[in-house]
Amino acid sequence: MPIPFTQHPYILKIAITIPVHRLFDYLPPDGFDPDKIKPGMRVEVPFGKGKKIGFLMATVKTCDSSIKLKQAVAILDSDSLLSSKELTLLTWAAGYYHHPVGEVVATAFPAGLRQGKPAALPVHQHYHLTAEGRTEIGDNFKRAPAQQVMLRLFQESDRTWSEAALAERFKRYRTPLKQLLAKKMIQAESSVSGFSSDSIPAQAILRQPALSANPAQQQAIADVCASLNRFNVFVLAGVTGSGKTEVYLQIIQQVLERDRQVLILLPEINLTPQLEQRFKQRFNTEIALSHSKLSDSERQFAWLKMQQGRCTILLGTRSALFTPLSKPGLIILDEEHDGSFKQQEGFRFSARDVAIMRAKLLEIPIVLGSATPALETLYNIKKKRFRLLELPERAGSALPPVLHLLDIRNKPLQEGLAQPLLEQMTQTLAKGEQVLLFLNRRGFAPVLICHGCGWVARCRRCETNLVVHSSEQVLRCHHCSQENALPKACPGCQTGNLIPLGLGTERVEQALKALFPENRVIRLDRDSTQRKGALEYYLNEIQQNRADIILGTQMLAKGHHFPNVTLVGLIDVDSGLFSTDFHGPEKLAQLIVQVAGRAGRADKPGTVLLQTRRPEHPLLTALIRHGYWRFAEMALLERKQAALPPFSYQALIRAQAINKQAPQLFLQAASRLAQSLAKQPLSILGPVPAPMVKRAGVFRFQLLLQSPKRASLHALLKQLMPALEELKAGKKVRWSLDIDPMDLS
DNA sequence: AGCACGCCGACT
DNA sequence: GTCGGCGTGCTC
Repeated sequence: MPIPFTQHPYILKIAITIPVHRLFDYLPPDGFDPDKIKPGMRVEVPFGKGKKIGFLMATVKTCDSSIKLKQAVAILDSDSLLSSKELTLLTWAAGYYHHPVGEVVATAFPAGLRQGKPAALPVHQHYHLTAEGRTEIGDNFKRAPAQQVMLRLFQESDRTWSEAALAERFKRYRTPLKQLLAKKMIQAESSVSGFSSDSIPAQAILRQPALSANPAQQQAIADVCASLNRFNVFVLAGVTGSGKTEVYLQIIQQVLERDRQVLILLPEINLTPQLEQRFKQRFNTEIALSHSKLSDSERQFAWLKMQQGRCTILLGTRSALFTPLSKPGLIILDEEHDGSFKQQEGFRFSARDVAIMRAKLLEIPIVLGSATPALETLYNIKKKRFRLLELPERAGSALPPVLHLLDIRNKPLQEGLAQPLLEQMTQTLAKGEQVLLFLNRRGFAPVLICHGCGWVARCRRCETNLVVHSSEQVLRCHHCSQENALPKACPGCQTGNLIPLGLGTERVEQALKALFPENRVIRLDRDSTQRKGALEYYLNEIQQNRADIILGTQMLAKGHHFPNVTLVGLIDVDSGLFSTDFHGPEKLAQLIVQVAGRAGRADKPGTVLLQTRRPEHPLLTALIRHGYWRFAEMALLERKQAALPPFSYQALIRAQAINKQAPQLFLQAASRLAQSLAKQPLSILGPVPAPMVKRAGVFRFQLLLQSPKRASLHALLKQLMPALEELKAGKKVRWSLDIDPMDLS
């Protein structure tokens, strides 16, 4: 029953997980001391027809709305799950990304807690004998042999048994256990998993002594540790093999010595195991993990342990960013430049940017690691907002790889491979060393064309060609799930021969097997590693030197160490040179450097060959002759001249619908609105079709808003968003706003 | 997001 | 005459 608010002094401001920007007001439930209701608790509330779990953001004394408020049903937590700083961060993020608060706050919670499950760590039950059980002879168990055996185990071992330990001994332990408990032969005691928070861990922090750091590493460690109790953004710039991880480890050590927690974010799940391994070897403490391959309960477990301070290190991906920390001390975000840190749907946040804001609010340092920092990071270093820590040397005696452009114009190619590359491969293989080839296109061939009539296999739902996959004998669309059997004859003219056009990893793999019959080829792409454990298996095979040629896509570029690889070939670098997105050159350069970084570890210098038809391209020559940093300077200058980010700020409105006109009509209306609301210079580009206009049967258009001032862009968006929600044309499309868009496609 | 209300086509 | 299509609007 609604109650006039005047009878209650407190009003609860609650975030509900629905796509609405405002908070909802409720009266406190009966029987709750208003002083014990704190922001950061979960609240069950009546909402519309049913009930929902909401998140208490604030309590206020007055209410500006005159409507009669409903009363909350129950407070679900006895303590706040999120601190006030964590709530501030979420509120800030909702504002900055112009995304509904309820949905933003929901991303901070694991699924179980969102649904209102109790925020308690699993309790481990241990069982031990009672006095009665100790003296029981067993006469009462004639018809219960299972109980008798279990009781005897307790009597003979005379110790406590956990359920897990009992499960190992008995196929069906539950029933006899229950019976013995009922007969009061044994009793249970419970303990919460994880470290006890009130006892300072007695063990040493280190399990293994730190490695000796070289001068650059020492400097980096000292610089970060000199500001452990205040906000600072450090950029740890080191090429692959420069010993970044050791720097992280030694900084973390000092944070742990101060009894503070560390949050470490990585771009990809694949990278967590190897880092976890290093951490486990070094530190005498549990490492909490959080990424999407874990089950909900595993993630909730990690979340609660960090929230309660029972664990000190959290290793996770983007989604782990909002995990509450009871005693935060440091944030590390590795491979800072990586695009995976930007969420690409729903709440489109940049984990890097939000992590920086989080560190600022918490007054702790954040370390961004990368061998190839993003251009905006470089810009922030120049502006003295971030501090650069360089690790110029390769740790140990490893030499940096040498990059060469291989001009393939007018050169005969064997399935994309030029003679000089093949020769180098032969030499490398002869020495018993490994070759790594990179081609960012999976499948056999990207196009299937009819030699008779020119028919091309197109996707029916997208504006794209179907890709030939030879091993499965299918044509597949890489943008929707569409899949057809590989036709035997041309569907256009019923005759002619169908020719696969262009190169994919499958095709190159076939060619390599024919060209190097003595050598073992391993192909690493999304298709070959789909089976669970396949990637790990192949990586191990490579590690054990049971592969000679490794051929793969993107996934090769990230993190994995291939110590015996001394030759890297990038088969087709040109397709990356002509990107429609202004981030293209930056992404390509990062990719080249990352792939090149797989070569020449240990004491064997590596060679990198880039096959190109544009050997004079300024991007490539700058990168090859002067390295990433000089390239980045150039690219940044180009951005400045074109007034592109980071010299301006962007927001992209995307709209899509089955009807081709609807998105354009909506965006035209949006454009007019933006025009009329803008008080400061604002450039509006579009509406333009997205690079792939039709995808999975849906037409996609976009409108780009760009301003030289971040504040004025956001001031405009604050007015524009509610106006867009009013637009009738917006009801006929699915639209979304992307702040600081990463790919304009 | 859900869920109800509401106004127009093919069915017992 | 109704059952149900999904367009529109609201949720403290």
